[in-house]
Amino acid sequence: MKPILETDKEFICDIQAPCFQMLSPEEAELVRASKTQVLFRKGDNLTKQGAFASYALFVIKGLAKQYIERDSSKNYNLRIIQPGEFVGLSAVFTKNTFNYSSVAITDCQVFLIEKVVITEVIKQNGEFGFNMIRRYCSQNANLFDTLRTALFKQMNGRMADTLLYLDSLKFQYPDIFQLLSRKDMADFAGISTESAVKLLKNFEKDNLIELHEKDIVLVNYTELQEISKKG
Amino acid sequence: MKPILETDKEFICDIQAPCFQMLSPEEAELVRASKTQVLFRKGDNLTKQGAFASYALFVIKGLAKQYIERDSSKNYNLRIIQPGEFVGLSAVFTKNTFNYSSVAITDCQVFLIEKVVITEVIKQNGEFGFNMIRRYCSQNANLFDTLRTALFKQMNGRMADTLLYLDSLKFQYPDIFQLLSRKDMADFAGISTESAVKLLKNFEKDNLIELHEKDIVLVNYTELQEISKKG
DNA sequence: TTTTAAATCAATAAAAAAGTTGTCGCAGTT
DNA sequence: AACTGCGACAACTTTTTTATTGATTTAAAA
Repeated sequence: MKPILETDKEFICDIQAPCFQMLSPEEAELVRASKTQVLFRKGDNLTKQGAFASYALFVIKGLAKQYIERDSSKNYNLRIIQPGEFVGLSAVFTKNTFNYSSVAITDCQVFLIEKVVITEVIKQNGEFGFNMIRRYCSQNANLFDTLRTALFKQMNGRMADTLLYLDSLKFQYPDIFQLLSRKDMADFAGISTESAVKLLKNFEKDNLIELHEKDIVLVNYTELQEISKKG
Repeated sequence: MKPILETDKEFICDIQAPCFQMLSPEEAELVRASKTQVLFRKGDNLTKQGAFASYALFVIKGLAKQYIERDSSKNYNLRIIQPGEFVGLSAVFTKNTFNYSSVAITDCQVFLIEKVVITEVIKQNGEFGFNMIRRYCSQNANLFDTLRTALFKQMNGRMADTLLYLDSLKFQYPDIFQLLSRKDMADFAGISTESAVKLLKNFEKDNLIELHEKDIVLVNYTELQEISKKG
């Protein structure tokens, strides 16, 4: 049986992403030799919270959402993972297991790179390492914002944050809202689905947003930012 | 934040499964120390075809289906994974990646055991190793049957095989059929969903089976076995 | 070539999941 | 004690997914 997933037309793809451009030919070869490509279908887990992690993932194409799992069926959505981003870096550098789950919200073309290889390349190439750390830090910075929201704000503020965050992706991914259910929105805001539904209706009533089927258009940014700030 | 998934009441569970009973206290400790428990929710992937595998999985509780992926949205179901079974052994012994996907069809309580640990224990404990190989072989033997079906039989025979296989699990897991969709059945038989639907109706008409909602009751085993043999 | 096996397509029906809304109750605040 | 914020539940509607059926096309086998 011939290898299957790797043979899709669009799938043959080298490591062209900007973050790999700074590698020397030998380093690039190291990565290329050890990497694996996987097509995650919409709904597939890229990472599973608690599972052993011997590799990091680099998303070539497609969108995923990253979340932490609580008791059964309760999640907290952290962020949308975009093409060009790494998933599971912390698993490479520190812990041996993924500390969050992530799931493809569209089909995703993904590289898997074993952590020994990443470690090797970082040690050889300081610039690449610096870049890696920068990425990791910026993910962390966002985590702090998320934490702040989760700890201190209440429904309106949380939902405003969620809307502003997702809207910031809309330029690049116009259908971002269509890809998310009300439960997803609720899980981003950390509130119940029902509350999310009601809040969105309220926001619409107050002319802060417009709801078009699943799509959401932000109308009054200033006010939403205000709500976000007030909490 | 405290560890979450690991704290469910039912989830605290030691390695009581028969296949670990033959380990010496030290060996058991080795496994216990390195293992991780993960709760896979219904629909989560336990393994993803093509992904790096640094561990094997041991299912404590719950059912999963194992399948190979073809082009997008076409799968071929191989088997139902039951509690007490290992998943991904071949990844441990030979390949560095999973050569099939698997997905939980009910919530699944699973151990992950790193392959270095399994290797270590096998080297120390011949009986355990023998048992492991036995399991691996029996999985393989089934694979040959599956292959034979896939290569040589046509619709009726394939569906008969599928029915006989699934029915053989029914004593232990009475709701096995309810857990599977017609597409799943089709993917087991390696035929289109529509063909599966029609075939099942035909079988019902011929008094080989009874369809009760999603449940299927085999009526005429002899004839089904005959159909399976004829192909 | 004719027959047969089975996938694909299209249309529809049925079932399941997602979304919506109102009501209630609880736990903190004021 | 009254108020606020928000989750939980129940009833209901809408949307999406799954199942079913017949007609058509393709491909292989006889």
